[in-house]
Amino acid sequence: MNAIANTRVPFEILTAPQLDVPNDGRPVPLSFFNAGSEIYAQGEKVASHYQIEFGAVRIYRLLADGRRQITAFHLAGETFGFEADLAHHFFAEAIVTTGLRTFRPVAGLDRSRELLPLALRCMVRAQEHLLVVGRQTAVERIAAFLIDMADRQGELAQIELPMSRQDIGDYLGLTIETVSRVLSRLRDKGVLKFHGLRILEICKPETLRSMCE
Amino acid sequence: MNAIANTRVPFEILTAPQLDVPNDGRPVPLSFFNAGSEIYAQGEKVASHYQIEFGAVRIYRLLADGRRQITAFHLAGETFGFEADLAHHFFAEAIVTTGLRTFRPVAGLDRSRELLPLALRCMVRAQEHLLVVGRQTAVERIAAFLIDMADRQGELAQIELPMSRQDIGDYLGLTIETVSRVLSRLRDKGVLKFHGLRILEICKPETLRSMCE
DNA sequence: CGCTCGCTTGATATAGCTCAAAAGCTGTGG
DNA sequence: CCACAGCTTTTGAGCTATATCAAGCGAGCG
Repeated sequence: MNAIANTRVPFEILTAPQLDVPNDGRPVPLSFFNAGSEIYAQGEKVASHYQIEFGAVRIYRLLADGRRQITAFHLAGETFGFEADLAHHFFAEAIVTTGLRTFRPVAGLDRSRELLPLALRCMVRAQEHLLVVGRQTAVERIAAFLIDMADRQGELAQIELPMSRQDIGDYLGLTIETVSRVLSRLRDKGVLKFHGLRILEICKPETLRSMCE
Repeated sequence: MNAIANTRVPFEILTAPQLDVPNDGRPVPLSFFNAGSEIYAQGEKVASHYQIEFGAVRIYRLLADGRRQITAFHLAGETFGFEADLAHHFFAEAIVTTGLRTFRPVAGLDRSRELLPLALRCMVRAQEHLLVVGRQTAVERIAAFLIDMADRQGELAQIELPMSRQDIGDYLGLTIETVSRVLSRLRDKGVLKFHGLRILEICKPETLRSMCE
């Protein structure tokens, strides 16, 4: 159903500046991932976590017949991948070319204090998303998604969607056709304007906000 | 749409044995909640967390028009309520008469280390539940739910559902009628047997398991 | 220039919802 | 112990939002 790219990008460079959370005191290398390449797979036993320097990442799960649910998108600045207790429970892929800092677990260094707030925020996000997917209509889901993206990109009227319609559908529990139809309808109503397929302008933010329920 | 009981049970007793996670070294009181009574509300600023001694709890969110999404059920032995950073993001209610240990935050006592694994498990559960609600059919959702309940009650063939059909529907993103119809269909197929409305026996666990997809 | 791939649009099908009514439980009072 | 009231659950009939299937479109690329 969904083509899953399996190219793991091999190269790593060691030049970039160090971040707040030191990896054992040594500089944290920046790794690059091509669009569609896998960052980690479900079942993998590496308990690293990752901070996005630039780009975007999708976290997802699959059913045996290929149905996919994207549980989260992560954008620049966000941290992900800490759901591994023994092994990862999800897949993570770069959506576009993405640069990541990898924080490997260090013996004797307990990161609970830093990770707990991140885990909580992630849990709350997932549970809030359940309300969207479980109880909202297609229009409400799309509206909620667009507002969320706008908020995360700093409340700009112009937002950039790094992900495809398929990704949006798999995130919201809709088909690609429904996503497309709803977006077209919002465009026709003058709520949105398209500047290219993946850049769109929210012309009537209030209308959009009122559609979330 | 769903009547929300607002009776907060006032009484508290101080006799019960102490648990693993001491509340500042003092014994943790056991509080009782009647069926339907509120444990905490969305927006509340008390950052306690709770361990269930007996009974069952639902965590949920509401839309303005009354649509409800239950994001989690918690059973005896489980801990919940730690999603409050500044304020709770959800409502918590007792489903049946429930006894809780309340752990209040204690200045200078950092519980990150204990809470992180709980938060992670809870996050993974929520994200896995997203796949069920976002991408599975009614039958698959019910099957997944029943298997989950059976697993959590110790793999017994006989399981007890403390929650109503409405609760199950609001957890799985289905209407009460669909829940009822699917359960009836599973009964007619000989997969389930009812011993009273809320006690049921899984006669063909393998068939049920194969329905999760 | 023509292919490919992602997107849009249209027509039709259907799973699950809504509305309605009947059938079981549970508790209360006589 | 029975009868009745107020629930929750089940069942039925018809409807609708969204999925599915199918065709066209347009931008990017060799």
